Amino acid sequence: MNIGDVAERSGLPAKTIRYYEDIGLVKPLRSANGYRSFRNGDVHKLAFLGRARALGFSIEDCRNLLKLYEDDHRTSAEVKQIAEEHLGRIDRKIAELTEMRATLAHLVDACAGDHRPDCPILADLATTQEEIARANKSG
Amino acid sequence: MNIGDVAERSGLPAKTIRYYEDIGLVKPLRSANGYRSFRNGDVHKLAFLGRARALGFSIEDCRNLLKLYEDDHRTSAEVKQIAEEHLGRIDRKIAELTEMRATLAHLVDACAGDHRPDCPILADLATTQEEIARANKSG
DNA sequence: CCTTGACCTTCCAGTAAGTGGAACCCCTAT
DNA sequence: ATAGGGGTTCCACTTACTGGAAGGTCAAGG
Repeated sequence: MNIGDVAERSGLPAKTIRYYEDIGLVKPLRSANGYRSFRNGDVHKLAFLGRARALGFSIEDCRNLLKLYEDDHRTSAEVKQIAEEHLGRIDRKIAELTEMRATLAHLVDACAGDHRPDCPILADLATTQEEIARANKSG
Repeated sequence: MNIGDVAERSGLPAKTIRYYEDIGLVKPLRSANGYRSFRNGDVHKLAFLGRARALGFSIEDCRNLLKLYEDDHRTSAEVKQIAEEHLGRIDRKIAELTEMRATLAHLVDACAGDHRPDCPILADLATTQEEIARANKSG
């Protein structure tokens, strides 16, 4: 199968598939004319990668997951560990974003958004840590 | 003031400060010996940048916010628009991560995490869109 | 006077995961 | 013969830094 068909079936852009070959995630054969020739197993692998990437796994995680997937002697504990670590990273990221969101929403709420220059958003950004520390100490 | 002091006061690594000069966010003077010489205004600007970055604003957003900050004829509407767009991006990112998290948590939960090879996580990743479509059609 | 150590300088390379584009080859249909 | 729609390689660019090498500057101590 040529790369265009594989792209359609796997849902990945042809560019991405070439990139995945570059970094050794898939190893398609080559036809006489130099075109990549993908077997069903390659397409399956690429779909696997697409799904793992959609769940936010890093390429390195994907590489390891793929290795486990193809290893009959794997243990589910190994897979679960990768997934749990990733879950932890997601949770930390969500927490970080949620905190940003809260601060930002508060500031946006306080901003009139009119023609005047006064702006609590800029006022907050201009507040240095020193000033915050001073305010905390005195308040 | 030398870069080390500025780094300490602004909370930004010296490397980052040099990078910010590189991309034109700050323009410190130079001493006779070639060292960067920061004025109070530069330190203030860097603290502003650090705070904006901590809220997740992109460098380009920071550039624009800084411009508005220094523009007496700004309107708070301009600032608010940047902040609202950023808030939207944060919300979309949180939604994306939350969805990933739900799927992943479900899979992790279903995985025994023992010595056996059977693993619902891998099974899910190996599920192609075709198979999902087929399952949806038949189910 | 020399050295040591903590500063500072520039420049180059690498990170994650692709994406865009140029220049060029291949195959089929008209 | 040529037009189109594939495919190929290679290089550059993206974000926001970070690490490291090679070397200049300065104050203190022996």
